[in-house]
Amino acid sequence: MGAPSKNAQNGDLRRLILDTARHLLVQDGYSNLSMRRIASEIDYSATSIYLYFDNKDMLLHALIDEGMNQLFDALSTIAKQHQSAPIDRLEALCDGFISFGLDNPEYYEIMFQLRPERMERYPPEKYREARRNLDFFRMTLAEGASAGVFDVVDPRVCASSVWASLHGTVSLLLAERVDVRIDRADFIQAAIRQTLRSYTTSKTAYHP
Amino acid sequence: MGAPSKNAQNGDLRRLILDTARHLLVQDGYSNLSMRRIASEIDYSATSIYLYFDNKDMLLHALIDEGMNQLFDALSTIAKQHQSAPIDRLEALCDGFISFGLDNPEYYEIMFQLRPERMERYPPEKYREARRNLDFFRMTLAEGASAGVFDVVDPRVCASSVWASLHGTVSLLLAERVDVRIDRADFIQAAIRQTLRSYTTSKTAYHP
Amino acid sequence: MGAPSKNAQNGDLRRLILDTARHLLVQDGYSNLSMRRIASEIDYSATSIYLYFDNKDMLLHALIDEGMNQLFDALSTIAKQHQSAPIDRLEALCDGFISFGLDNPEYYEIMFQLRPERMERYPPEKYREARRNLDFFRMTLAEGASAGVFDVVDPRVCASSVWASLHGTVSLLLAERVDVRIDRADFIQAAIRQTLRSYTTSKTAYHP
Amino acid sequence: MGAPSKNAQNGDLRRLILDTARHLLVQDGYSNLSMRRIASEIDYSATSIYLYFDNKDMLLHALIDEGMNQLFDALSTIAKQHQSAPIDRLEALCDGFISFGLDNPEYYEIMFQLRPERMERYPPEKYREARRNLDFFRMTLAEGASAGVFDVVDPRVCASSVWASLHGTVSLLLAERVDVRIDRADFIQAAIRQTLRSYTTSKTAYHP
DNA sequence: AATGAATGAGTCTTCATTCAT
DNA sequence: CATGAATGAAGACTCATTCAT
Repeated sequence: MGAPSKNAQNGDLRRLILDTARHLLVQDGYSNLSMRRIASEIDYSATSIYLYFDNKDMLLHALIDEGMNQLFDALSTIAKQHQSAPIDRLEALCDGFISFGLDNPEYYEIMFQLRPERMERYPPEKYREARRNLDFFRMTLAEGASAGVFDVVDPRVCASSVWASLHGTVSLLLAERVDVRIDRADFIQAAIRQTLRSYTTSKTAYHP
Repeated sequence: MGAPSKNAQNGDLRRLILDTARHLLVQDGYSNLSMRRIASEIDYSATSIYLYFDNKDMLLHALIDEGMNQLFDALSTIAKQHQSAPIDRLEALCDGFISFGLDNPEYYEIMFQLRPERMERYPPEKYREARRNLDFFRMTLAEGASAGVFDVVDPRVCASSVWASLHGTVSLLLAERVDVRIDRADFIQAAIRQTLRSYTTSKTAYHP
Repeated sequence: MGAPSKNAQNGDLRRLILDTARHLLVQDGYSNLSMRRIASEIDYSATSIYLYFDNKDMLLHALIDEGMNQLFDALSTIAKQHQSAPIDRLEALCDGFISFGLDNPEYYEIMFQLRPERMERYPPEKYREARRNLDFFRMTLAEGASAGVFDVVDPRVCASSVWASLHGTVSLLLAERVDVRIDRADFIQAAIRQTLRSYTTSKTAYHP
Repeated sequence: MGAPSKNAQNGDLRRLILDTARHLLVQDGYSNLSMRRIASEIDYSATSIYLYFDNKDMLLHALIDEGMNQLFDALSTIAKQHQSAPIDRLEALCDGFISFGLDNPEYYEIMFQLRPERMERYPPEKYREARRNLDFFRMTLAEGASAGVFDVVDPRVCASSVWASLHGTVSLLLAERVDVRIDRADFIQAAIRQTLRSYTTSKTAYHP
């Protein structure tokens, strides 16, 4: 946590590389992330990075994995904290997803905005595994449907729809494409409310 | 001599460059789009491109402008065809936006998925002008609110929310991030329905 | 005289090109002087320049010729104005040379600071012809020697020595290599005085 | 493999680059000196140069620094060898400066004939530091003035004047601009004599 | 008299990667 | 475990020049 430090203990070089890569990613953007830059930032030779990662793609994949795990942990914690009411849980999950994206733009970029077709060496099963984050939404929707509080036919499809909304919201915010006259918090709230209202069985069921 | 593209009518080189750039953009991604590659694809020297565009950014801006205009035309036509009922018009606009994105992934990518911070030379007023596409949604929502068929407090914020949903939907589809077990048409329909249900005043108002 | 104007009459394009080239030369330096830049400055096509000059070198040579002639005119006028006293004339010539250099840095650069070996296509006889500017100094020194006011053995050699001094003075000033704590006028005066004192037969002969 | 230069001792590549750059500089001129050319001359890839120099400017600065130091050493040795008589010492310094210029045209060119405005990245303090070579002249003139053998009001200004003369002399010789009918040694001797005669208190004080 | 179209060679520089040590 | 040396390929861009019209 925090800026990468050169005081890392022996053997922590792998860790140091990952942290620095993430750091540089958010600082200079994906297309400016280079092996040599990472190396010079940590005062190691570029060659050293290859001791821990086969190539640049592998390094990125490791970052993606980390990001996926962090998101999983975040959503997992939220799910535990809102076990009772599916509606509340769904709202909290939406909020958690958006917060994660805005708080970790560097992860978000490589996790969701890199086109897999252009990440040739990233194994497809990784993406599938990564999809488990979606399950939090799917399961919550399914549970709410059973309980009669959600009007949901196919939870899998709905979960993807919710995800699309959230992803669109985060993307526009990160890309600074949202009308500057709109308050950021208002926009986020509106996005979440829009999502929830779509699925609650009665308008009165959701009064944020 | 050689490539068929070189037989294009004289003076059409500018057009050919734009089309090829668009083509390569969707094929190999933004960071792999280079002047050299465009040139070699059309069997012209890289220098020739500079006869028609001051630099790479100008070429991209021309593409963005074209895309924005095409989207504007598409939405404009739709708005005219659905002047009477705001609900129908909103649905058609949503559908039109998604269709545009899926049909023109190359335009969509540069229009909405390039981070402005990394397109330094794109004049900000362009982004502002581009925003007029959002006005179709805002005006429709405002009109529906006046007519009592939409439950909308701030049309500007809602329009952006709608846009976020649509953008997320298109993005996930283009990036092939949607669960393969979900039917594409179903997913799109679900996304639109989700959006419309959020704003219609009564559940009965929207029965697709 | 003054900045080149696009209002040049028909047929004056050659003149316009030369003026613009000179203008750009002093503004951006020799290594930034390009045919295309000249052309765009005068709103003509680059090709048009080739109607008047075989190539870039020929254009430069024309400029050098012009510069040489202007310097000749300047020194000629000075010589006429100081026909009587060789000492005064020599001083005025020195002053005139330095002034020319400082007032026309663009000419000076191509006239005296371009290495002929690197101006392959410049005919050597041009340089020889250009040397007639030196004759003003040689003749003045010879005349003063005859009159007993100059202690000069070989006027040709001395003229070159004088020229070296003046050239060094102008060069250092143009290159901004002179200690900033030294007043410009003082430096020039010192340079001229040093030159004159070397050749006057008695110290008392020169009291500026 | 191939060129003999490639057989240079390991680690000597930096040295080889500097020497080659110097060589090409005097051979083809500053504006024709490119990283590529240097590289191809020594049969290394252009990339390799960047292992030893951050960029082209840094390479040139290294050359300038070397030249300045070599000149300093030369003048320093001369000053030590002529500690007693300021007149002799001044003459020897003049001779030393000219010799350095003629013997090291490549250093001379970058040290004194590059316009600083076009060497943007050369730190100004370097120029200031470089000026210490001028101090040999200034101190000698000051010392001679104290001893009554030099007629010098402001040693700083006079030193610059002397420098201008010497610089002009070297420049004209290197540029092969001196009348071919003049013997090279005669020209140099005349230039030095002219300089010395200007400052010696009595004509009789200097009989070379 | 003037130009539009086109280009090959060249500019500096960055990159991911390999290999021997 | 770590590195220094090295490179081929590529990046955007500029240049002087030619040729057909």
